[in-house]
Amino acid sequence: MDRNALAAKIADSFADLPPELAAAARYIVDNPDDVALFSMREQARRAGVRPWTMTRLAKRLGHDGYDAIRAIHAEAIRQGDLGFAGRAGTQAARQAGTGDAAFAADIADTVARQIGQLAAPATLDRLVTAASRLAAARRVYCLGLRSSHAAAAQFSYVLSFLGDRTTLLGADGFSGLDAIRMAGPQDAFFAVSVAPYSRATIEATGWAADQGVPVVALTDSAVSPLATRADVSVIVATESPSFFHSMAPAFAVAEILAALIAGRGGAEALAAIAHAERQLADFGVHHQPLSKRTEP
Amino acid sequence: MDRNALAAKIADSFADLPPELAAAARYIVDNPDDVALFSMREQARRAGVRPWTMTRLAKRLGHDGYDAIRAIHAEAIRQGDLGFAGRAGTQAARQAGTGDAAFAADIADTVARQIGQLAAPATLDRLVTAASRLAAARRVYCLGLRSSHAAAAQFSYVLSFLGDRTTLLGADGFSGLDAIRMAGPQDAFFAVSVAPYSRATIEATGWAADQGVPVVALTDSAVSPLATRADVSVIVATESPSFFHSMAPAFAVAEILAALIAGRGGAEALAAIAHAERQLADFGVHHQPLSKRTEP
DNA sequence: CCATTGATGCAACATTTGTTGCACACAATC
DNA sequence: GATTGTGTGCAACAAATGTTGCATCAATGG
Repeated sequence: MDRNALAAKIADSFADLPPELAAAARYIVDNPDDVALFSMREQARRAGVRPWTMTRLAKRLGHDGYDAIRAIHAEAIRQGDLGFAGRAGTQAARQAGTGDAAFAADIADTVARQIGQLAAPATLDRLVTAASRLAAARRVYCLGLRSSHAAAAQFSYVLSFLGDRTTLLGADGFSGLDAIRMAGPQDAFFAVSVAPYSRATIEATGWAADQGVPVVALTDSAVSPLATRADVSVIVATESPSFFHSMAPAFAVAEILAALIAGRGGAEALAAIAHAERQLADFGVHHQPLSKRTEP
Repeated sequence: MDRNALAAKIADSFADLPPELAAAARYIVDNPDDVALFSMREQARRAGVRPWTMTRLAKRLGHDGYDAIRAIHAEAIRQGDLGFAGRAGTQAARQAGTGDAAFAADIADTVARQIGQLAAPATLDRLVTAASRLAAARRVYCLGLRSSHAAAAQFSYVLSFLGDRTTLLGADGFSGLDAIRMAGPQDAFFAVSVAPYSRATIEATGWAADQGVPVVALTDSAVSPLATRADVSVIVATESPSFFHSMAPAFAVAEILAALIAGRGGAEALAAIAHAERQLADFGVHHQPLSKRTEP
C-alpha cells in the first residue's frame, strides 16, 4: 500500500470515525510530510490528541501499528512521490510477477528514476557548468576505465562529430594514458569513475589538476576521490537491484554533456556534423535499405 | 544552516576526516533523504559504522548532536526541497527557464521515460527470452559499432566477470570482426545497431544467422535490418530532444541483459564474480581510501 | 624509549518512543 | 434498571533512541 491508497482508505472510513480518531486521521491526511518526519507523540500533540489515539487509528486502518503508517510515508518521500511515471513503472513491475521479468522491470524502473532525477535543479546546474568548462577547452581529454569506460568513450565519440577536439585516453593499446601529458590549462580533462575507483583514473586526475588543467568529473558521490580533485563534478546514482551497479545514469550524463556542448557550437557545429555524416556515407559504412532511392 | 550549507561543509572538511567518520559523512552526503527518515542507529548500520560515530561527526561539524543534523534535513524536506529525489526534479525542470538547463532536463526526462517503458510487459518478455538464449550459449560474440559500441562493450565487460565466455568483436585493432568465424549453433551472437545501421554489423549478423548461430539483436525498430535477421530482438527508443539520438536506453538494456544472465548463474556466478574482484584487488587496480583497514 | 594525541570500541546511561492492559464514562438496548 | 458495547483516559511497559565517560589502540614527536 502506498501513501495515496492510505489516504483514500482514510477518506472512505472518515465518516464513521469517532471524534478523537477523526482528528488524528485528518491531521495525517492534511500533513502527510509530517508523518514521517516527526515522532508519533509529536504528531499527536500537533493534532491535539493523545498519543495512543494514533496507535489506535493505525490498527483500525488494518495496520500493525503506527510505525507502518510512518513507513508508508517515508517511502513516499524517498521515492520522490513521482506522480504517474514512477508509479506506472512500479505498478507494471508488480504485475510482472515471475522472477526474471519482475527483476528486469525493477532494474529498468530504478534506472529510469535515477536518470529522471538528473533534472533536479542542483544537478542541472552542475551539468550546465560542466558543459561550459568542456566547451571552452581547446582540447578535451577523456578518461574512464573498466565499467566507466563506456561513458567516457561515448562522450568522446559523440564529440568527434564536432571535429578533432577530443582525445580518449586508454582506448587502445598504443597510447595508454600518456597523452594526458599534452594537456595544459587551456584544455580540459573529463574523468569518469565510480566506486571502486580505478587507481589509474584517480592518479591521472590528480596529476592533471596539479598541472592546472580544468577537471570535470563524472562520479558517484560528492566526496568521491574524483570529486575532491575536480573543479566541477556531476554526481550520478549507481545503485541497482542487480548485483552489478548501474552505469546507465552516468552514460546518460555523458550524452547530455555532449549534447549541451554541441548545442553551444551553433551553426558551425551543425556544419561539422553534416560534414562528418557525409564522409561516413561516402565511405559506405551505412547499410543501404532495400532499394536505394535518390533523395527527392 | 540548511542542507546545502551542511553538505558544503562536509565536502570541505572531508579530506581531514578519519576513515570511520568519513564513511559516516559520505553516507549523509550521498543519502540526504535518509537522514531525516531513518533513526540514527539505522543510518549507522547502513553506513557501516557504529552509532556513536554519527554523534561524533555531528559534534565535529559544530552541532550539538545528531538530532541537529536530522532537523536540518527534515526541514529541507518539509520545505519541498526533496534533495535528489522527487518533486523538485521534473516539475522544477519545466520552470528551469534558461536554455541549457531546460534542454538538459528535457533530455534527461525523455531518456528516463524511454527506459521506464522497458518495464512494459511486451518488452519484458523480449528481455527475458533474449537473456535465456544468451545464457544458454557456449560463447557469446558481441558486436556494436560506432554509437552502438558502448552498449555492446558494456555487455561484454560485465559478463567478463562471469568468466571468459564473451568475445567483443571490433574492439581493438587486431581482430576486426573475423572472430565471428568461430561461432557455431551452440554459441550466440549479440548484435547492437540503430539507424543509420552500420553496414558491417548487418552483414556480420546475416552471416551468423546463415551459419545457424542464434542471433539476439538490440535495435531501434521491429523492422530494422537487424531485427529481421535476428531470432530475438529487443527494441529500444533512440529519439532525443537533442540533435544526436540517445543510446542510453540501449545501454540500459545491455546492463539489464547482463544482470539477468548473471542472475541465472546462481551461486556459481557469484563465486566467479568474487574471484574476479579479488584478482582485481590483488592487481591493485583500485584506489585505496585514506587508511587501509584490514578486513574483520 | 616514553609521552602525547587522536581515532575507535565498549558498556552503560537517561530519555523518548510506540504500545497495551485496565478503568471509567456514556449511550443504546434489553 | 441492568447490560452491553464503544470511545476515551491513564499509568506503566518494554524496546529503541541518542549520548557519554572511559578504555584501548595506533601513530607521532621528543
